[in-house]
Amino acid sequence: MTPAVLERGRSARKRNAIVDAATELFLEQGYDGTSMDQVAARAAVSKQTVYKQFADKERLLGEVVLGLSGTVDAFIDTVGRLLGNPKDLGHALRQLARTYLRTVMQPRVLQLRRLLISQTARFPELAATYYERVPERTITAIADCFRQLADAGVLRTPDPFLAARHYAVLVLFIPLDKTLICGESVTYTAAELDSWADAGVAVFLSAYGSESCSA
Amino acid sequence: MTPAVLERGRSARKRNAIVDAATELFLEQGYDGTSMDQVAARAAVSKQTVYKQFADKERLLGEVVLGLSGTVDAFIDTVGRLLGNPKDLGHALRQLARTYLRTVMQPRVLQLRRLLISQTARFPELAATYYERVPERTITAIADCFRQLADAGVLRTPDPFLAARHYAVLVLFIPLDKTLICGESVTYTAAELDSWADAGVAVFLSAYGSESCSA
Amino acid sequence: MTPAVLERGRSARKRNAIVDAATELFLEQGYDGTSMDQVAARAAVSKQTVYKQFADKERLLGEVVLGLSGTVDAFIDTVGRLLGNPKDLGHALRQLARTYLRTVMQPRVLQLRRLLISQTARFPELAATYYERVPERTITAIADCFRQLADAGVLRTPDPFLAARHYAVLVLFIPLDKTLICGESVTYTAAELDSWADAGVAVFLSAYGSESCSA
Amino acid sequence: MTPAVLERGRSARKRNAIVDAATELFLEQGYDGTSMDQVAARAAVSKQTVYKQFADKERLLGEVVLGLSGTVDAFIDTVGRLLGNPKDLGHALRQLARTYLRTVMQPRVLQLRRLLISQTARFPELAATYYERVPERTITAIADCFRQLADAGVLRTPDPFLAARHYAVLVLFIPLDKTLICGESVTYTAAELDSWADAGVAVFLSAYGSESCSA
DNA sequence: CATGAATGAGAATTCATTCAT
DNA sequence: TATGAATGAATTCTCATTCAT
Repeated sequence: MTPAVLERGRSARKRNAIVDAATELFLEQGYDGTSMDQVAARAAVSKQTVYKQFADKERLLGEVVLGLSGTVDAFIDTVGRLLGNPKDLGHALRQLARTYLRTVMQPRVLQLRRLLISQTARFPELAATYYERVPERTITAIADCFRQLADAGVLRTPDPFLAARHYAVLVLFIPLDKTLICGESVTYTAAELDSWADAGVAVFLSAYGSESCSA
Repeated sequence: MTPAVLERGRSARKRNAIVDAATELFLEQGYDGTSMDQVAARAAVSKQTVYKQFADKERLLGEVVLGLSGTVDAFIDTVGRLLGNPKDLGHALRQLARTYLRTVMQPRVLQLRRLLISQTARFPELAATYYERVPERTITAIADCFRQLADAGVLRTPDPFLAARHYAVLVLFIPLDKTLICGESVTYTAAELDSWADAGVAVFLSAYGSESCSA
Repeated sequence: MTPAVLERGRSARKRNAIVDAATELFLEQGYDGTSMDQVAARAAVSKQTVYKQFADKERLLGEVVLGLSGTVDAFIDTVGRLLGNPKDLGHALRQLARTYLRTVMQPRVLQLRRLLISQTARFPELAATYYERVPERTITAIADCFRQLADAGVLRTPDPFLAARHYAVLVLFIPLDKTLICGESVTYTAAELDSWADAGVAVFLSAYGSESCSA
Repeated sequence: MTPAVLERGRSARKRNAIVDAATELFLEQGYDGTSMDQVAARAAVSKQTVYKQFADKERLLGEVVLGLSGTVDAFIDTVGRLLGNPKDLGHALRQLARTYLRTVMQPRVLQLRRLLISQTARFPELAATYYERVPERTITAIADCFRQLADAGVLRTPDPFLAARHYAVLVLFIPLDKTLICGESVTYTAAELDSWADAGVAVFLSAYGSESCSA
């Protein structure tokens, strides 16, 4: 390997270390609560290195949010897997709902939402970008499946996108809103979360299910 | 009037001025983004006066949030008025939903949510207090009405509290979540908000309405 | 006296102390070479006090330059006194020239010129303001006198302003330019300066003097 | 060619690139306003290379000033050409004056003067060296010509050096001083500059011209 | 030898809080 | 009691210079 490649490898490794450190710190302490000194210390690099890689704190935040946005992909796969031609729609929707809710209730996801919401006034585009890349994209994936299910006659809806949105709010926001505000001290057992998810799906099916499966 | 009474009156007026100033500033600029100097300047009092009335910034925030929690009362009255023995339940629920959503989408309410969420990690009890006093109390008021409606047979639900929660998430969170994250740049017309509210109510009635009124 | 007045007095005194300290430091060490810490220390006030009086370093510089611009007045008086109806024009012009040159060669004046020139790129308006208030105003005062002298027939010039400029460059810039660049290590005795001044006046009179006095 | 020679060639090229880069940056942004990082980046070399060629920033400045001092030679040639045995002395002096003034009013020359003046306190010898090599040497060249012209009887002066200085200040400093302080925003047309130059020469000839050519 | 990283300090500016008048 | 000043530390960011690879 040439030195340049070695260098690039080292640079990239340091860059990753910085992003990782900043991710942890921003999520834990917030943007204002985290100093660049802390980031450098946690990443075990000099402050100079931080500033050489990221022109300022704002751009570091951008990178952190970008990095965290990548984790949706796994869940979107799950959406396709569960809702692609399901034998038992109710079962599939409950399965998805439980996974969806658990995903969203992960501490890191909650902290990320708080981080973004706390900086909405300052960096609106950043938050908007996240919104499109993560929640909106998820809804779109669900809506796509709903459209096919509607075409297949197992779901009744003229507007799959709206249906997907109703599905999401029913499944997620009862616990999500509370924990978002009150903090992780408000804990739910897995069973409780599942119960919220199932209850949401039940309502959803009352409105959008074809008669046979709403039971 | 004695000087002491005069003093008390003047003190109280200053105290109010401080809380008002802090309220505006915290909502607009956030907690970290607001300095005690700014608060004192906007309230047109000296910093010492601020510190005499509020031991520290944290307690000032507490007072601000407390003050803002008072505004629910008006809406809770509306809940009782609209859902107390309604002629047309669907109409009443839509009416309420529209008011509910408009209330929650007011800039000040959105900013307050952001303020609390941004400080959840630091002041969890404060946020929890707010959650109980405002959203939870609203849900409870709705649930109380739902219970009566269920007893009257116009609503089918074994768990009015759960029904109220479903009502709330269906009506509010599609636009609320987006604007919370993306900021006020994402604007909705009154008609759009009404449409979201009505659509949520439709889903709600599919699940919880007695057959006659679900049309 | 009311406390407010006392306060204003104290504030003003501190403000003056800050400007004085900044003046010395800026002149001695330059703008970039002087830190706000140094200013505060030399003025024996806290940094906060400095920043409460002057929003930033730039504005402090502005105040310093403004303050230093006030010293022209004395010299302009001298211009009027010496050139107003002089018995011996050559003598008066030499007298003025000597004073002019000595004034301009004062260390503080030289340092001020250096300070401004070093910041021309960053604060062009500041330098321009100084130029108008000090050198230009001086030339104008001289030109005014020259106009009267021309009217009286003791000076021959269709353009008193141009004559004043020629007078100034002839009298000042041979030593001024050198010392400006080379620094105060290049020192002139009073006699040397007088000699430069007189020589400049001689050239001036060759061009602008009426025959009788050019000797 | 041996590798060593190749190396030397490459080194010299890099050295030049560094000096060129530093020249541009120092002139545009000043000494304090330019970082070694910027120099290295603009020269497209590593910082280490810069430090291998120039022990520190100060010495780099020295090299830059030295390099810029070389440009006088062309003008000094012009002096000799125009003032060596001129048919029409007035014409020759005006010709020279116009070229002289234009040369001195070039942005780079102005910036160089500002650069030196801003660092006079820190590096007095550097500025002094420049002063000798450029303005003083120019004056000397003019004085040399003046001596011959005086010997030839076309110029009347017991002190050609003094005459040369008077010539220089008359021709240059009216616009030079203003632009030096106020910045390049103060612009003169070529015609204006010529007019200042001519006016200066006219005064000069009143004092130093033999009668025949002073018209 | 040349690249990126590190050092170690210092700049401007701001803040919450406390004295002193 | 209330005002401006002071405190003392922290924050973001930059710089000249030196190691290590």
